[in-house]
Amino acid sequence: MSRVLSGAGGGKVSEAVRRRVEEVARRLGYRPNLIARSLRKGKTNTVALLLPDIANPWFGAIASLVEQSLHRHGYTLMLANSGEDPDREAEYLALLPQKGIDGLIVAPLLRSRKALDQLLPEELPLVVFDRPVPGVKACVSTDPAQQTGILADTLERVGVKKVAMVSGPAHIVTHRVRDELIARRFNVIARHEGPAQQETGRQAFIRFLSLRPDAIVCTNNFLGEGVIDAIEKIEDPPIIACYDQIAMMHLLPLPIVCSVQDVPLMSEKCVELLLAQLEGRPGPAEPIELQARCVTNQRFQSLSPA
Amino acid sequence: MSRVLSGAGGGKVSEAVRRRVEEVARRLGYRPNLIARSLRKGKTNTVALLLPDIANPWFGAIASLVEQSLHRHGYTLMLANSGEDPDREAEYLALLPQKGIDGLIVAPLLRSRKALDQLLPEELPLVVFDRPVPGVKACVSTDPAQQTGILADTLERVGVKKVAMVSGPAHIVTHRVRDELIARRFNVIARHEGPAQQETGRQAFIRFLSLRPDAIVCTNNFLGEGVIDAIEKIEDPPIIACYDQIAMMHLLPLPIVCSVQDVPLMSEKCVELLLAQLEGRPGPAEPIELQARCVTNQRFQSLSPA
DNA sequence: TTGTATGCGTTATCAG
DNA sequence: CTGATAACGCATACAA
Repeated sequence: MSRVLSGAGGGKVSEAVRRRVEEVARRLGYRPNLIARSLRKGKTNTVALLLPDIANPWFGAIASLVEQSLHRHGYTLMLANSGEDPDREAEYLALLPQKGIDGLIVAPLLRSRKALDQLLPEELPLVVFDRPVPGVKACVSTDPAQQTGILADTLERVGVKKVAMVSGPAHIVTHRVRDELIARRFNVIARHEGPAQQETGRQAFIRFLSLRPDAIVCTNNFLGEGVIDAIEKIEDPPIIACYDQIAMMHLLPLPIVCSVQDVPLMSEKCVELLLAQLEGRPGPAEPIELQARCVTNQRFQSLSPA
Repeated sequence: MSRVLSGAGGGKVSEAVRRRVEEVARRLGYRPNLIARSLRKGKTNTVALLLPDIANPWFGAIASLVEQSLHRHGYTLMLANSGEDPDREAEYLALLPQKGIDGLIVAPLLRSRKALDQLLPEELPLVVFDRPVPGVKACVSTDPAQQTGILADTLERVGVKKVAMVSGPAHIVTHRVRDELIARRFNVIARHEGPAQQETGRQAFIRFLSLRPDAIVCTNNFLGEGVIDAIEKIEDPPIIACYDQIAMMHLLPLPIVCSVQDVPLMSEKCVELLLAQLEGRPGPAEPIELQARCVTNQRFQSLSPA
């Protein structure tokens, strides 16, 4: 019975019986109970992806690509969203393994390996991305120095000296590091910090109105969109610099420069690293750091070099 | 033992034993196996949300809101993504219930109630949204006539006669209906159909270059962004009309009008309808239809009325 | 090759 | 109030 339906008879089942069983199964509309199977086999063929904000299109793109890739490998994706809330994240970190997952991919809010180990079962295959955690080897992120370096170089080339910063929460590594690295290269005349969402960008721009910075630097695309959305008059607009892509930037009537990460590659590496652990293969000895590339729009390109 | 840990002793457990059990549980790092619990209780406290495209920010926003709402009600969200692929959708429709979910919220590709019933267990609490399926009562969508009506009215008011259409796949109700309703109000001089993604919008605009329509109407925001992204020169730009919000539309140097749906309300209603079924309450007798509202940018507002 | 019995970790039930 | 035991649906080891 089980032998034929689960396919795993080891070839040790006669054609006659197989047909009879299959026929009856179909007639009765039999559906294997995968949760019973999981209990028995200790495997769920499900992988969880825990994101800080699924409303952010950047994470949406990651989710889409990871799902496709896992699906090709026979795994179902279980997507969870913490909304950048440490409590919800902790809850999911503890809950997801209990619900039965074979592995976890996460862009964590948590800062330490210890915190992760406390919540997660010791042996759970784990991949961290976007936000490296010290001590976690299975990790994919973008080289922060290179990422910010090309952005700062591009800004310097057109004579930017004074910048205003719009930053996501400092307790999130990516935002904090970007903020710090920019501060080393430019004179930061103003700074606005808040949730990494459009609304924060809007508020920041209003605060910066009278300051006339050479450029406004945002630690992610969502903040950048908020800033741009708040701009009303466009005479002598500031330069907008941000991380990751801004939609329709070519047509926007202000100079924009973005340091964009390689989303498809990052997604692919995440899945690769997780599958390696799931199949018992050895992962890489060190975290993977990808390269970013700089993109500018026409308005930016027509700026006169300093 | 179980009595204390599962909390469900019915108050029939002494303080002394409770403490002793809790102490030992903590010492051993005990974690309840929720998949065993699900098997026994026949309940998972998990709800699946099956989306056609999680990379589309509109669905991302829905996902985020639905997750928050379900979380407040003690359910975990399991998000799945079909990528607008009928086969993947069918697979998930069959798979998710087997994996153990208490209910399902879906924006389906499928067109018929029969097709759904074939894949889904009969008794599974189900909510359909965005894309109504005939015969499914638990359904939340936006009134198509009203939605398109306000868009067409706004366009007519500025003298639009000839439009070019950029449409998502015709087998998806929302795209087909929007396309048809627009065609009844305007002279459609060109039409480009393809996957509801930015790339399709870009290709469409290139095809429309020489036609000089009064407006380009897109059946969703993603297509609209693609069209705008493809526009290079902005002398005498066409009007862009689309469904749902386009980011930073106020600053874009061309007239834009959007008929936007109420995403928060739609998410809330989805959860409401599902919870009603989960708790055995009677749902509404008829599908719910929400109202859309029209938004224009400054460039559109400065157009002279016809 | 096929039938049968046991256990996966819980919870519910039934004695004690 | 508490301890033991069966059953959830499946896969596997073992017996036939």
